[in-house]
Amino acid sequence: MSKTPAKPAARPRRDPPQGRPQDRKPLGAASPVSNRAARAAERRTAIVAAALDEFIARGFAAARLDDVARRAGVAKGTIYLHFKDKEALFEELVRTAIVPLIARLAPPEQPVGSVRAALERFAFTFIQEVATTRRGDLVRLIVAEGPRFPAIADFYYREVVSRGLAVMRGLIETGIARGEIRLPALKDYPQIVVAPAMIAVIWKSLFERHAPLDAMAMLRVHLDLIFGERSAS
Amino acid sequence: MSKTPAKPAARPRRDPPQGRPQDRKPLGAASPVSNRAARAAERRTAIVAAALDEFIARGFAAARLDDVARRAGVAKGTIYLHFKDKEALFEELVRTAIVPLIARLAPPEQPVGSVRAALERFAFTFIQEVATTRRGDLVRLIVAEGPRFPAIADFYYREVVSRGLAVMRGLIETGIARGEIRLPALKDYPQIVVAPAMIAVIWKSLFERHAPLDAMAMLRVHLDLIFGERSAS
DNA sequence: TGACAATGACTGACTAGTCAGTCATAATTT
DNA sequence: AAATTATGACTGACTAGTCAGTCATTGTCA
Repeated sequence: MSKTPAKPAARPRRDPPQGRPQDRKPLGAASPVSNRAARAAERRTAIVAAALDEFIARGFAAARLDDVARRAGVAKGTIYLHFKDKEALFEELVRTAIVPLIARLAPPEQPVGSVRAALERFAFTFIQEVATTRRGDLVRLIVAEGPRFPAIADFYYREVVSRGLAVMRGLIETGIARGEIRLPALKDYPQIVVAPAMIAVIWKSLFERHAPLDAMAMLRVHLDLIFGERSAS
Repeated sequence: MSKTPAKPAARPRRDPPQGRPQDRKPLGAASPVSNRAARAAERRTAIVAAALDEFIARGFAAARLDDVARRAGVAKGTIYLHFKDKEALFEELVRTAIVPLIARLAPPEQPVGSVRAALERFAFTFIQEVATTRRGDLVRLIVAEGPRFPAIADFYYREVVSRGLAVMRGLIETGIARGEIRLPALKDYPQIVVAPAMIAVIWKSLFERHAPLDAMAMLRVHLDLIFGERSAS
């Protein structure tokens, strides 16, 4: 429709000419990386990163694999060397992106200082690493597409939600045992402790424009609610 | 692929034969309704209802207008007599579906009994009318598609979020003035009061299968948190 | 070490299918 | 009969997924 008839003739190779990845360089653009497997892994990573952006921006159905490929500086066919189909890419993507989230979400079960301090630290980390970043959009993406991808909802529940809530419940129990937390019933609904943090994530991506939200301040007030009036700054 | 070659020949008309609207009857299937405008309005309503189901089930991009038409017991062209395009249908749909939500969300600013009782009633209504119903899925749909449809996010913020939060803030202030609520800072973040209810909505549609949630019990514990230990049953 | 062969990662034009939106035709109402 | 409203076959734009072909890299042998 535009280029050569059907014969690729002399197709230029490697980075320099090529399709120019104007959107995102294929990661180790500078590193030489002679090893083949390493290059392949690099491309895979680039594809996943590009797909994350596209899926977040457009949602699963509307995301175009052509765009993912362009963004990753890769031909469309390459995507299919690494992933069975669009759906597999999506699921893998969520898995990949969530792993680092898990690490963040698992603070020491037995806090060093007060439980309140531990939760405050947790809240701070959460705001910094999730609510403010693209990871937050990922959470929204899961909420959005979850019902259509049970596998993803399952995975997310198993790996993030149930674990996170278990840790939270542990912290609450410690808080109750130490007399920091008044309401024993709270341990039955750790969701209550996490709820405002989730709201912050959603708020950021939907309403920040209309009414900016000081998430950390909100979470502090919420902690005041749980632990009683102010304690540390 | 199944019917007549390409010539409509003798195309049967009206309800009886037709595509049989097995999914959803066009509303007043029995009522005579001679008036034309009324019939049109009825169809419009049927289209909106069908579209709500489809958009909730598949999301905006993946929803097919053919399916919407079939579900509404209407030909595809008819949709275009009422809506400019798919997007207009979607936006109108959200508007239409949200109006009744607003009514629900506006309890008396000055509660008759205690503020706690008012909030408990509110929570109960919310669980009954939103978290448990398709309206809850609508909320999820808005969260999902909001970023791609600023007009919808705007509308939702204006009509539901800001109003709802204003009412909530009013209640909180009353609670503070009456000494029911200890923490004055709570009035700055009415989101905190609503957060668990939102979580309940999301939980229901994502994780109910894995771990059923007694939303009302959770909201009661949350109220205990706000008002201090138990008060009324 | 240098030449040559084998490999398989990568490419992108192409196919097959989908679906939003159109419009000539038909039904219904006035 | 004219005007209005509804229909659904059709079109054209678009995209997931394929595959024959290319060539940088790796392995092998003299």
